[in-house]
Amino acid sequence: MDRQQTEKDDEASGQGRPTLKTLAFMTGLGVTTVSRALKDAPEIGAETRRRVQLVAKQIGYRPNRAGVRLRTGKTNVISLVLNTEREIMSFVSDIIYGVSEVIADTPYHLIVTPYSRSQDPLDPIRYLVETGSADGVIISRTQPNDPRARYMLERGIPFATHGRTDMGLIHPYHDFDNYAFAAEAVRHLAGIGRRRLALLAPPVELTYHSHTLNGFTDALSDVGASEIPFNTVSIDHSIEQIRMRTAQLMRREARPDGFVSSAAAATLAIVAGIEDAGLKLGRDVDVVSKQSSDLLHLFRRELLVVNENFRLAGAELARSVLGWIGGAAPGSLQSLSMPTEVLAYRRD
Amino acid sequence: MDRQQTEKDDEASGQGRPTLKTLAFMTGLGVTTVSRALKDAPEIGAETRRRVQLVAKQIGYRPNRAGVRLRTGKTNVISLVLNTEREIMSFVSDIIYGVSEVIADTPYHLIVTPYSRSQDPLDPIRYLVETGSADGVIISRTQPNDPRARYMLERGIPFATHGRTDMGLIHPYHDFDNYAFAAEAVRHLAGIGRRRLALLAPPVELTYHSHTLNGFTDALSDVGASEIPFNTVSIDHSIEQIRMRTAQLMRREARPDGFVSSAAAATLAIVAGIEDAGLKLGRDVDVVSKQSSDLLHLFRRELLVVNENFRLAGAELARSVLGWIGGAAPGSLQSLSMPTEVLAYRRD
DNA sequence: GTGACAATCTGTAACGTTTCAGTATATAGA
DNA sequence: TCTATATACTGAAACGTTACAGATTGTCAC
Repeated sequence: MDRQQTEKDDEASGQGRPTLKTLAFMTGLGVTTVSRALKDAPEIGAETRRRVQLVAKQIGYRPNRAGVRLRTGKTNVISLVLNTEREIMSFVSDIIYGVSEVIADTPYHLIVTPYSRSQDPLDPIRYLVETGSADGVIISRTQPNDPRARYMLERGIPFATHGRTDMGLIHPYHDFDNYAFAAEAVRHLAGIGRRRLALLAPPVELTYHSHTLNGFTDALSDVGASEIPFNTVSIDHSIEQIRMRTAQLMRREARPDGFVSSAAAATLAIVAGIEDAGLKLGRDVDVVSKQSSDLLHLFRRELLVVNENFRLAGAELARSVLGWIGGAAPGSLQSLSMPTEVLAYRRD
Repeated sequence: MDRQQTEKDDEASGQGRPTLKTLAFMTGLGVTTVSRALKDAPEIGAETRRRVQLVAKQIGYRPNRAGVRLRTGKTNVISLVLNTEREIMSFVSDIIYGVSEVIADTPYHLIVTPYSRSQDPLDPIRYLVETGSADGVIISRTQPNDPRARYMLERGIPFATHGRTDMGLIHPYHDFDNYAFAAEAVRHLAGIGRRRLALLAPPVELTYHSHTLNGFTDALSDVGASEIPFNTVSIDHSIEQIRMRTAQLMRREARPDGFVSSAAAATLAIVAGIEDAGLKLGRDVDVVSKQSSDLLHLFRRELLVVNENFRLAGAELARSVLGWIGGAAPGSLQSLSMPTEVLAYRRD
């Protein structure tokens, strides 16, 4: 091309980040054609398509996110909404990695949207929806009647919940089968002769509280064991509180000889409380606990554990949201993860 | 206004998200004026400015991020770059919350950019810089000669490192004083009569390896204690490896009577290894460990701990990056956090 | 040779914002 | 009265992308 370059061409060949204009200039095509060629539109010639895609790869073209977002409204963002105070620590890192793993070879970015104790949990969701900051949202600490899920369902924004709701509304979720966990835990404790069991449950407002509780009580009556009430604390309480309440409980006549604990950190507190009361784990009392990283058996080898894989949860949740964004039916994007067997690390 | 509305006015008063056009229509001003009024530009009348800002607040106007980003290149995004395999678990959640806390009342969003073992750590940085995906970056696992810091310094993109570099280049950082930690740990162990000390250090490639090691050896010669080499493992190794190596070490003649451990999870493994060898914590050997959440004393009450606050680190790092973006001198955005005293939970 | 049609490509406008280069109006200086 | 200057405002253009509505070919039937 020996014609004189216009200003526009000049700009297009400049050394900034390549844009569609750059590609159009290089291939001698129009911007529109280039745009369509890159997304395999049908009305572009096979030869042209290949040429454009080749050049694009060569010069490392990457669509400008702001351009796409402004024009189409598509943000290519997934938001993970987290409670800054109450979220389980290993949950945060594992779920992030799980999500990351899945969105790694997609154009999606992961943004973390935190909210604190003081705030209405709906606040961050409202913010996201009102500002159109994400194509999809992942929430945790799901409640049976969850205003956040309802809100997003009403506005038609794709989301997935970690944990189920119970509102008669259909949406993607991933959940761990806490009913099965609690039931299995009770059965295991009964199997080693424990008869008076206490449950350290999730906080009442979360859906998996009742799942856990139901699994616990159903299995209790199955095996003919009895419950020692322990509902002055939940896994949301501080380590100190749980420890104190456990010690209190263990000093009573009718103390439990078995615990089921829904969280690893809480289990540390339970054990401390047990020992505060002068009792011994594995002899006076056994504890079955969920854990998400394989550390509890180092703590006390007598501990009985069930593993919950948060990384898997993150991956599943991400898949669900992406699926919904991609047009799949929300009802087809629900998954439940089964607990492992109760693992004993005791070596006698 | 009883004149017939034009199409544009119609659109502007529509119920979509309010834009500058909406505000312009409502106030009867031009878009430009509205834009300037909102950012307190000098050539706007005081009365007009107030009126515009009032209306903006009333209807909940929020600037469209894509619009701003496309026009100005400003992303209003901070990226936290994390290694999906090697990052300390509590670090991830705490640092995220620390960062969140600081950017909460700014327009910034936090995106998490992960990379895995297999990748060059420079990959995610290159991606961010090439695609202009963030205004600022936070990296961890900092090395003395860190290619990522060098790369970003060359391109002039604001960042902060968790940990220092040693390249003679100036950039914002936040670091925990690991020299002081290790020295203090050694002194404490010496104070309770321990003489043969082993160090479980961070991986050699990270800057704080040598900080820790120097603090350790300097204090050793101060107090006249000796080092039992324990450098076949680092805190990056698996729990099993550390446990095995510790047990091995403790079965030797010249075994240590004191440990300094740079990470809480690793400490669990050390203790397990000690007990595997049939020895008792607090009697045969003492262990000083860093921890970021207050759980180690529940694990074994004999453990000696020093707390490292990752949430604070996250907040400091965020402040640093924002400061740099805001034009502050990089050299003025460096901070070092002092270790607490060694805390003993033992109650005899 | 004409019309119809498919195949392939293209220019323009728009998304919401900021910047540039103005345009009006009022005030003051001569 | 005229010009200069400051004050307060405005339209047009641009960032990079996609959607819409053409435009230009070539092929084929008749």
